[in-house]
Amino acid sequence: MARPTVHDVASEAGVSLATVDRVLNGRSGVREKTANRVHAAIDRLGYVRDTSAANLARKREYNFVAVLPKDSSQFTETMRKALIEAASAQITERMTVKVISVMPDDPHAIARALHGLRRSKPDGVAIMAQETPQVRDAIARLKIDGIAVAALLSDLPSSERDFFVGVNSQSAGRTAALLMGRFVTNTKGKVLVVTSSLMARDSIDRRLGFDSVILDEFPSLSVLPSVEFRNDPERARRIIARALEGHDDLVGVYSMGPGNQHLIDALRDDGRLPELVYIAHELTPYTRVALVNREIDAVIAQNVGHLARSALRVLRAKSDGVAIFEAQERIRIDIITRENLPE
Amino acid sequence: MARPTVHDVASEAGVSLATVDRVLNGRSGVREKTANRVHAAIDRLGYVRDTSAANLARKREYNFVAVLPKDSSQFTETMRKALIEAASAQITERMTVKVISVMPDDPHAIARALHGLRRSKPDGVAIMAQETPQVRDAIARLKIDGIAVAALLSDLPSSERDFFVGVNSQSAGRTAALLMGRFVTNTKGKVLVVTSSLMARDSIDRRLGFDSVILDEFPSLSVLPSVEFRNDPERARRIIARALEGHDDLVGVYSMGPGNQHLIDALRDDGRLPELVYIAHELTPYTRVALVNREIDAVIAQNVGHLARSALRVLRAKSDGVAIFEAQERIRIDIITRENLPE
DNA sequence: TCAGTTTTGACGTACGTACATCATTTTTTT
DNA sequence: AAAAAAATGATGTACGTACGTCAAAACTGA
Repeated sequence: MARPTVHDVASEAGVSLATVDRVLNGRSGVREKTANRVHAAIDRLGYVRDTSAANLARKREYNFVAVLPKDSSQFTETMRKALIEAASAQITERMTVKVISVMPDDPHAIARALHGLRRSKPDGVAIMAQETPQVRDAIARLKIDGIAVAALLSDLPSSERDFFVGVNSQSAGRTAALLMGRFVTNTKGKVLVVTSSLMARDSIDRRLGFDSVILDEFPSLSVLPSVEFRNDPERARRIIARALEGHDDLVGVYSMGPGNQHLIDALRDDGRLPELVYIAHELTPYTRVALVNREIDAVIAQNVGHLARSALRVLRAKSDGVAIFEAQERIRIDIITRENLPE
Repeated sequence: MARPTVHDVASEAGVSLATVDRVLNGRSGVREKTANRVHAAIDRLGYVRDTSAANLARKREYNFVAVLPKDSSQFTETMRKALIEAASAQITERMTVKVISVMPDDPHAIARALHGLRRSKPDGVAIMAQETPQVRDAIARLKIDGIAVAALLSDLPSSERDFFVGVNSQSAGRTAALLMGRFVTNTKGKVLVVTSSLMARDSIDRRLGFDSVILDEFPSLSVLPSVEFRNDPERARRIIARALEGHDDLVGVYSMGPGNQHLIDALRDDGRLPELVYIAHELTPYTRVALVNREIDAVIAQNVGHLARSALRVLRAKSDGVAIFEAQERIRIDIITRENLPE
């Protein structure tokens, strides 16, 4: 048989269309007994609401906002493009996405931005930011207004976000460590860990995961303390120079954050780059080229297109109050080498 | 402004609704000059047809069929489940999927099955099969009937399939080789390549890619001729035993096809399994466990859920005659280790 | 049992599009 | 210029659902 409609449910339950409608949309004025009959009929027939028709009748429009950090990193730019592309592929589904940028290191600015969003009453917000008390409070207020909230890339675990779209940073660090341990050929040596900011929660978690695997499984490697170069090319150069000088048994570099360009530029001068195992995060135009040039050995990445589409799907599901198809939203930790580089 | 509708297009073009309708749906009886005015209005307004409303009005139903090999491999089973799950997640979009199984080694049986499908006039068919002249012809007939055809997992390049959903097998083999080369610690040694069937096109391509990378980049490794065990546990055992005996410098095993269980069972007896680098294809319940147990070092995989959803999206796009959002349908070659194993 | 309240039914309109029918206008042909 | 043909307009119904209004029916309490 064709898909059952509300009409079928009504006659199956022996009630009128209006009553089925009341039950389906949670309107008042239906006796519990009657509601149960309707639910039983729904179960028997396997009725599923036709969301396209429902959205049409409702004139439903999904207005989402994505809040991204205003930095100049290639990764953020890639993310922005992916969101816009995902949204434009969805205009058929009456969905619009506005991407706004906020200063990443100013929790108050982020909170203000989130607060300001409430005026325009979007249906959902995807937030890519570090967790701070200010952000947490701002999210709580969004939730009070009934706005769906998804944490993008970095989880905001102690906030009231509805869903986290991204990967577990510790696992990502563990994966990096496994590759580092297996890629280095000399059994003994030191590994340099670099990040642009030591404070970022993701950096801390990645480092935790990385250390744990190296310690347990590659005891012949020793990991140097993390150093941060704060997006400063000069500082990057000094750090690298010092590390290369002080440790002639350096075998690998694990770059946990953005800014690989500066690091690799600094390394290139030394001439030891070809022998070093260099593992980075996120696939950007630069890391892509560096993979091909064999300067980077592996990139731990997340599929940005998938992240963007997932975030929008999650926000939609949440603002409709329907269940999320979890399997589809589980983001994988991608290992990218020069041989499986996506086109 | 809100999204423009056909009404807006009509008044913008200064014609009636009926004329816009004739233009949009390619009905006859519209002067070219008038049609141009309508198209101009569409462009000016940025009108996009609301497919949900259109499908509703049309009572459009998508009936798709997936043709899978009737083998007992865990991978095929995983694929089947993924297709059914993807379809059930799509019933909202009035899409149904029927999965049928055919004997994989009988080209005539596959052709007959495809031929038989034409009676029920599905909107699209996803085919997971080896390319043979019979299959090619059967696909040509499907296309004559206006049925969308997607090749699933193995491409059917010289057929008239609309789209290939899967990864390039040579690249997959190259990726396996890169990992093999970098994972083995002794610099010299032999690598055993095993498959269940030497005839499968994918096996041949994987082998090509594998050899090419080993030859160019890991010359200290030598790859033994491929051996096939034809899904026969006894044969698998003999092959493994012979390889282990004849080559005490065996450092790795590359398993190109299904049936890792038999191979690993055979290897386990020998006791050298822990030192061997074992690389397999496809994430199944068995390879997953073997990864955790450190019997398999890496799995080259494709995201089966993604494959299934992609196949359905592609068939839908093709049967609607709309463009495919290529970036979304590009399947990645996943490298799975025990650290980035998806839950 | 009656009034009051709650529950249910009947019905109409709308969403954006598809599609069919018939009337009217415009163009082409003779 | 008239007749024929082609193009266009006007209008109505449908898809499955949402939502509103009003009347009828079923309950409730005293």
